[in-house]
Amino acid sequence: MPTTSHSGDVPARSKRADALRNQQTLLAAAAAVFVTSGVDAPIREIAARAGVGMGTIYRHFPTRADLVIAVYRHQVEACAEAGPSLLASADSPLAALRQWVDLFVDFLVTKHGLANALQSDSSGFDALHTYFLDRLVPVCAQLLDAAVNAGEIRPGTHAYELMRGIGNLCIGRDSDSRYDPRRLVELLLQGLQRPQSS
Amino acid sequence: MPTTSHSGDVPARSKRADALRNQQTLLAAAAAVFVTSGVDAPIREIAARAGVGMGTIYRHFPTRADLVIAVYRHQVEACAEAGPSLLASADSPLAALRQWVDLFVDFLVTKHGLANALQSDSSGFDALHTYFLDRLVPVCAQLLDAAVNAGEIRPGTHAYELMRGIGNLCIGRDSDSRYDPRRLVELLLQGLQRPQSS
DNA sequence: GGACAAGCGGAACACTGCTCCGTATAGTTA
DNA sequence: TAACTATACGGAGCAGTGTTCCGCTTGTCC
Repeated sequence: MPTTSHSGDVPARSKRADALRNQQTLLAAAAAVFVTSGVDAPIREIAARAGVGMGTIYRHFPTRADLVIAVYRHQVEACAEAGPSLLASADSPLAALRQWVDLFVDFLVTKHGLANALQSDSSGFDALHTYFLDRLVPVCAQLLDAAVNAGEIRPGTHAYELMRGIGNLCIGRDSDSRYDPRRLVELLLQGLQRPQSS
Repeated sequence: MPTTSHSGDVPARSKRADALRNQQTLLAAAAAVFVTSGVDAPIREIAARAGVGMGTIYRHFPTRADLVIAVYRHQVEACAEAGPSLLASADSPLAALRQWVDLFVDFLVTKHGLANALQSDSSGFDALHTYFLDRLVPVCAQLLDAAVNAGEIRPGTHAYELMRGIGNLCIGRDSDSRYDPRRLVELLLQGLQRPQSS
């Protein structure tokens, strides 16, 4: 199995030195631009910021999703790893799930437009969608299962659906004081809890 | 107060006959195109379908949101009017709320991309956002209040937030069998119910 | 140093939103 | 009916963006 190396992080060997340098430059530039202009920023803007041509971007990151993934990989990884450790440290599986979801929401709402991109049907964000889900759904599923087994929440909810729902709730203008994604996510979690002695 | 007439429905008088005809033609064409290509369909496509120039579209509907509003006005109106009548006919305020939300979700999921447009921060969808909210939030608020007063749900949730949350949950590729917006909306409503004798 | 593959840059093309203005015509008046 | 004018129409054209492609540059290896 040829460990495809996923075009990010510690880069594959046997590339030319300038290519490696450019890849890092691009990641830094993209990260900076994403902060100010969101993940939908024009490719030209990122290229200009990095001082490279557009061809260079497309060579390193064939789709925008590839670039986004590379930029945020560390954080996604951290979120994924937090799952099991929260499960071990928290008071209960439900508490762990709650904290984990909080982490996930944090991540989404601080990255301008990321939640949008995660759900957008058209455009080439499929890879992003896939990556996020592949990496985080199993983690979420583990937390969910644990909470179900502990009898804290009702069974029947799939991690995939829950995560997409949470992602969706985090979409929107982040400067609208009347809309706080966290409150709704909390409502969703409340709904998940099995009706106490109904 | 000069009843701005909102560029839809029974059109304002004192326009040329051909203009009126074109307006109707455009509405029909847009409705048809929205079904197949979603509310993000290229303006050119709608113009071609209607057999008019692009200038004509922009004259009648200065922004895309105006066009969308005009096309769906009847249905939004129907949804708004359903609120009070459900409240009168349903078994309980909560039941009424539930049915109304169902109606709302129906509307959103059958209009390809509408839910997306409703939340999109950029682009000129502001008018759409405003129109929907102005028209439907009061209705939702009435249902919500009634349910709170009946002691069926906990107080503290704002209609605006709830509606945006529901709208958000309805975003997404409508052909993903693993994601059913209705299930999540139901979860949200569950979360709304006051904890039974906790 | 020289050869050549790897990499680079950005012009060019495609697609879209939106504007602007010359042309056509509905409705009016004589 | 014929002329006239306000109204409306059409679509060329501009601007912004994604994406490709190819001639030129440069790192690497001998």
